[in-house]
Amino acid sequence: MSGDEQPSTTTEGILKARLSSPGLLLALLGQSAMRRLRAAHNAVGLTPRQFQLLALLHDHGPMGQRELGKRMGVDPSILVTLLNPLEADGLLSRERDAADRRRHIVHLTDVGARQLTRAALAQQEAEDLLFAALDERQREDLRRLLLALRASLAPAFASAEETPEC
Amino acid sequence: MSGDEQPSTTTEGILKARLSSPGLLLALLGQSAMRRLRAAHNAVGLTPRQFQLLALLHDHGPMGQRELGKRMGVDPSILVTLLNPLEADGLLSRERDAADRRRHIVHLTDVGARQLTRAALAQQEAEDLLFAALDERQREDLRRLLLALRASLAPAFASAEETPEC
DNA sequence: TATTGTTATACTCTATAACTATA
DNA sequence: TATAGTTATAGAGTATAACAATA
Repeated sequence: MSGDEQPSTTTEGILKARLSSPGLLLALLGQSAMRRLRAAHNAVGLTPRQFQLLALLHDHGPMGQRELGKRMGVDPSILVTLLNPLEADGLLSRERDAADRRRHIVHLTDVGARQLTRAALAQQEAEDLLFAALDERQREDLRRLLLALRASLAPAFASAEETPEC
Repeated sequence: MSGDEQPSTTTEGILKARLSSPGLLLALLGQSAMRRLRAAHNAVGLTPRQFQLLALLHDHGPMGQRELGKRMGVDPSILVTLLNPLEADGLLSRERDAADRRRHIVHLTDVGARQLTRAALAQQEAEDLLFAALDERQREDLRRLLLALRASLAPAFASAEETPEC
């Protein structure tokens, strides 16, 4: 309440929380996690985004690129750069929608499904190392909190009936 | 234990957890968080990494670039690209160590401290929006879990007595 | 005119290796 | 020879805008 060496409690509180605020921790540790997952996915010829893409196709079935982009929260232009090599490798196929010839319906192939399983196993190993210091209870708590966060952020990506997975 | 439509429980468990595993959630939501924090920091002329850098100097006092890089978990070569514009803007100063003329000791200036406070406020606003759906208890739980994770990952960056902040 | 998908360009962040100056 | 810092180059990921084909 006085003195020139005594900052206000409010400002000091913010200053003290800078490096350990949940937002900055999430951003920086997320970067670290992404690096590890990328190494795991790269080992089987995928990127994390391509893994997410294949997993969405597996969980929700074939869909158009617009919907795929919305569920992933990425621009359609980025989607193309993810899809092209996957199609070239036969992990998925793009087929014109007979009802609306503008649309390309993306299908997961059997080869793609098998590759997805390999990548999932590699990812699991990477996560076990990443979260080695956290017990099962802590991992589940973290998962639940992040799921709640994702659900709350989803509307920003989706327009209406879509349900983005991130 | 039978049938061609019945995958093993283990594989199926991994497959089901793909898109909602704590690791992928952390990686993808971290990317989202980084985007928002970057917008906040950019508004006051900084990047998230530069914010982290200034905050470290504020919390731990002047230090050499090697130590700074270790605490941030980045290569010294990246550090230079972060430091140069900050020094040009007068937010910090590099001074040769008289005892070891190879070392450059980095000091936070008063201007830098004030800019750090502005950035911290902008970051706080961004985080309030980002975590709007989480109550105080959930934010604190998340913060604690991420702090535990950071502490466990620290040894990967530091060599010995260093204590990286991320 | 609006929508689906594509292409082209640029920007941010990071990793790696080669370089200098000091020790 | 080893270390502190610097520079140069390349790569991954993403955002933006302009474009072609179809509705």
